[in-house]
Amino acid sequence: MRPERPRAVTINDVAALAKVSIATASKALNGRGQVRAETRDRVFAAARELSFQPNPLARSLVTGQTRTVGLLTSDSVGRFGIPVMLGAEDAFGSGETAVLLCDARGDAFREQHYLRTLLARRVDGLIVVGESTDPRPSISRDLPIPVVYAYAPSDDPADVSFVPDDVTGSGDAVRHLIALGRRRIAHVTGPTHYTAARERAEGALGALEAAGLPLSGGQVVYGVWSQRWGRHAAEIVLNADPDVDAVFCGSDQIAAGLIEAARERGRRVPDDIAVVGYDNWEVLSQETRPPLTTMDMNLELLGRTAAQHLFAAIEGRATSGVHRMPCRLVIRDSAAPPALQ
Amino acid sequence: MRPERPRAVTINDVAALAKVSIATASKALNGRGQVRAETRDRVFAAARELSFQPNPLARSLVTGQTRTVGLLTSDSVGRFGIPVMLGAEDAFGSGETAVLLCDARGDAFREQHYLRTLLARRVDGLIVVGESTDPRPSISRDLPIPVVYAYAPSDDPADVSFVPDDVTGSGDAVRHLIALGRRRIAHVTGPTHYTAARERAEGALGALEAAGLPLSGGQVVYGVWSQRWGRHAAEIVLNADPDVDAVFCGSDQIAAGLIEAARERGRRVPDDIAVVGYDNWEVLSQETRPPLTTMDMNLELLGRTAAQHLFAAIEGRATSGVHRMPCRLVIRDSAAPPALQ
DNA sequence: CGCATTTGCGAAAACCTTTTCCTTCTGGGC
DNA sequence: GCCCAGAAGGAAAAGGTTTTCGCAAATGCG
Repeated sequence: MRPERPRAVTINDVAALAKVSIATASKALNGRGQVRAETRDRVFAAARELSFQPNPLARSLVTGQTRTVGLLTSDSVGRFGIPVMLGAEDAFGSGETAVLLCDARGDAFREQHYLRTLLARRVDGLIVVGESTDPRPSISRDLPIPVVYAYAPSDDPADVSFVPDDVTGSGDAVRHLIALGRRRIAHVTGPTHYTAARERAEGALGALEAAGLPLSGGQVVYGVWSQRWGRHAAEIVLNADPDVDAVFCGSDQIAAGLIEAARERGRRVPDDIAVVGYDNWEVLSQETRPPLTTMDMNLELLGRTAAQHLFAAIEGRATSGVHRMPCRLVIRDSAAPPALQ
Repeated sequence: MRPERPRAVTINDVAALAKVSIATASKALNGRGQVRAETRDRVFAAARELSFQPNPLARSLVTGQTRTVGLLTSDSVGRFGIPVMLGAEDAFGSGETAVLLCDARGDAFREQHYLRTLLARRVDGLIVVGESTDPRPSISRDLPIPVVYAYAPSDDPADVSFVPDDVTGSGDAVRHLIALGRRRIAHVTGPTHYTAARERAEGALGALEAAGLPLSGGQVVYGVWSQRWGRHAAEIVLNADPDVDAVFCGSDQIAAGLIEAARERGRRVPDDIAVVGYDNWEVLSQETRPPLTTMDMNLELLGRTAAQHLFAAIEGRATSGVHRMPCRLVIRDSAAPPALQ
């Protein structure tokens, strides 16, 4: 048999050692009520001597606050949810709030199940992190606790969501290419049914239009989010406009494939064609030849920010609406100003 | 202000509605004690009508079990810890046990902090998942709760750890190459100071020796875990033995780089050189040209198994020692029997 | 000095459930 | 008819903390 867990030290022991009542001990330790400085010190000394740790279950039972939040991820095998999740965990972990991890794996039924158990466990709040930036169904309706959405926004505008600002990010990427002197810029990206693909195209086209430049090839080259597609798209882009001098890609995978194929067709990157990716997925962006200039969505920061807003909401200062968080261009050799090349 | 949370329905309400005492209600709901079938049904009906959910805090306070385990990851930004973590979460989530996520980010001090808060929260057990297969310091000493280690084993043999069986896995990889008729097999891998690199080399050399074959190039080519190194290693391997007909790589990243460089030097994969990787990191292994035959460590299963053993330990059936979990060869075109090519 | 106010502290309730007795009741055996 | 066993259910304690309320002492004010 497992050895009996030693009886934990309770506030009773502390009170006895400090020769006060448990009420006074509690007040002293929590800085509440009226308690003389000398008494308070005695209580603290006793608590330290016994290395007292208040039982959070008992505390929660009476206060109704568990200092626990649920982290509900819809599909965390994907690589975008993870950093968001970790950022959120970091924000909570530095406080005294613990994180209950639930991975629904994209299954709405499982999500409901987790939601119920989280509510049964009386979590103080909920953070829902999605796998893509497509809006997802709200779960906040009739919930007695606050919820924030990260990466994938809620479809209910009354909720509060944090998503990367892909439109501005893509605009910045294209403006960077323009600033480098490129004038024939193409855009290769993923499937149209992804919000991310549409918004990135929107940002790219907006920046081109503002600069009075046409899109090389005349239209956005939609496809899938894979390296293989990037290789194939290289042909399309080069055939459509042999003089193309830059490609903005909707993902690093696409960019990696495109760079590879362009090399094989004898185009030098970045001399002949500058390439900018999206995601800053370092395992790819640092391994392409040359290393990839790419847009980083600051996902950890996004997760942390979402967590902080959840805190605020738990304390009664709720916000709402979709907040777009800035992205950051990471400049490497595939599209760099001359000084850096 | 946030609306007051509606007073939750308690077992008192259920008991009142069923016209029994709370003791009887509790016994009926938990199937304990002597309760007439008719009474039990009445209690259940009342509970369902009020949609009663027992307060887990109150329950834990009296039973001493929180139905909660801590998941302590040392560095989950890495890609190996994640699947293990998800596998564990899955195993717990399907029961009634919740998972408290703590990411220590490789910081021993932070790990100690999390350990303290988890103990303060009275978790029933702990699962420690590491980032590499190198042994890590045990934290089980003097802990009142069971601990299992996943991916990174504990350095204390009295603990229980679950790690991939890299020696056998690598042996299988090389035996697969031998079965394909390859006779000049090289091995390129990561840094010697990684247990993973050493064990994989050990398994590969053992399989070669058993088959009476020499190692192409005469020695294991140690380096780093990157695609760039894989490209560089291709030169080394081809220079050392221009007739090399297979390379077993210690990671998919190395394999991806090696395939790329071999292509550029005019070697056909798999006709001239068969390549086997390790990890089955699908974003790479499916995108190489040709797709990569590689060893999958079944990390989710590993995490699930570790979680199940933690359950057993919580119930008093503890085990110990390092358990090596089997790996599984995923055959794709880079090293396939003729029928599949 | 007398009264009102503040300060310091303790008793007890409250949070919600499980579990340990204890009582009552039912039926069977003699 | 009596006794006993077992079944059914209830009262109350236990688990550890916070918080309310009340009491007594100390202090301030006139």
